[in-house]
Amino acid sequence: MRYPKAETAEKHRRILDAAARLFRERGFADVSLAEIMQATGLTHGPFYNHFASKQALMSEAVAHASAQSLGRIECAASSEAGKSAYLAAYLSPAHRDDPGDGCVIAALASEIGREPSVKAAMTTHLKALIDKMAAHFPWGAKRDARGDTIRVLASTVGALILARAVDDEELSAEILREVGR
Amino acid sequence: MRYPKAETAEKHRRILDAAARLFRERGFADVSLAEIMQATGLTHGPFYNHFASKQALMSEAVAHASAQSLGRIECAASSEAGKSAYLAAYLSPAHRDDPGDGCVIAALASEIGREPSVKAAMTTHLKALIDKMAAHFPWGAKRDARGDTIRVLASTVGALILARAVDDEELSAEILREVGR
DNA sequence: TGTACATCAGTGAACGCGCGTTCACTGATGTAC
DNA sequence: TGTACATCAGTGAACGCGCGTTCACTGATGTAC
Repeated sequence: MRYPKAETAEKHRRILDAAARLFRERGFADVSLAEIMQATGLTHGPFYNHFASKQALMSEAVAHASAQSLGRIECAASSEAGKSAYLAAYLSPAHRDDPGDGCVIAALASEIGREPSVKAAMTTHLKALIDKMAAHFPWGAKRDARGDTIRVLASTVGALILARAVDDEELSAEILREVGR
Repeated sequence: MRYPKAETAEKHRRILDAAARLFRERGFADVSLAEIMQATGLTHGPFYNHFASKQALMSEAVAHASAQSLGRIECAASSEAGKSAYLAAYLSPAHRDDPGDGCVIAALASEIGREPSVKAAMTTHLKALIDKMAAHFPWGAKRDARGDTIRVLASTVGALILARAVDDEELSAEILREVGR
């Protein structure tokens, strides 16, 4: 049957929300379209009224998660204290234990090998993230804000991935602590 | 038919070799058992004469790749120059473009979420890697070899993952270069 | 304003397909005598 | 040393199963008159 336009747009957004969360929690391959649609309260059929394919949803979900992450930087105070708080939150056990609402790079970076559209979305996100972090936070004498940003990004993304890959709580906490130092 | 024991052990090793390479290249989910068996020159049936399940192969393949990586550190010179050469090789475009023969953490860390045996194998590997790197290479005044090792590991693993996630060669090379500095 | 009809998102069963896994069978090897 | 037989890794067809995707159908909404 036919539905009001506002309701359709709302459902579109709900699919993206669910996909961005589930993909980050469990990876692209382990999440089925049926599961995503179920999370929005629909059956799996009408998925194709909203997206061309699972691959298309994957890249749109990355862009969706990207927008959330960039917004969070925007909200952080543009000061040394703001930067510290942002990094402390990034390296917190809370972030480690809630990938569904966290960094899309740490959650999905190693799984985007051969899907060109997903890789493109991730590249766009990383570029925007570097630019925004370099411009928004204070970086020493500003002599190499971009280089410093890239080094901090690599460290923190790596630390989060290592902390999540480990089944030893003590080691996991040690990694977050040492890299945050 | 029955085969000589040496041949059976050789085939077991070949399955592990192929699995360790293919899993690192394309991830656990995207590589089928049939493909792995084909890479060893066998049909897919006899897989279960060698391994209990795909999951069992996954954790054994991680351990297999781990042994290769640890051996490589063993071979590196135990000096500042040896450490530099090891890190330069880790952050090289050659390593980035050949995940099948490279770091198992960078290749598979974000995909081992809910498989306990695989997570355990990865944890064992990471612990051994930290211990070996901290002990084998010189670390400044030796005041915090373990902490320095963890920071370097997080940086380099993160850099490799970011460099692989990006479809822009210039940005990818910049990440490897800046983190290697 | 009221009526008739076209629209189109949602329904839910069905489709191929490839996957992990199983199994009856084969036949050279290793062992018993 | 020679023969008879048990072993067991490999063969390849088959199995369920869940997946992404399709489609004929439904029926409230929006539009035309």
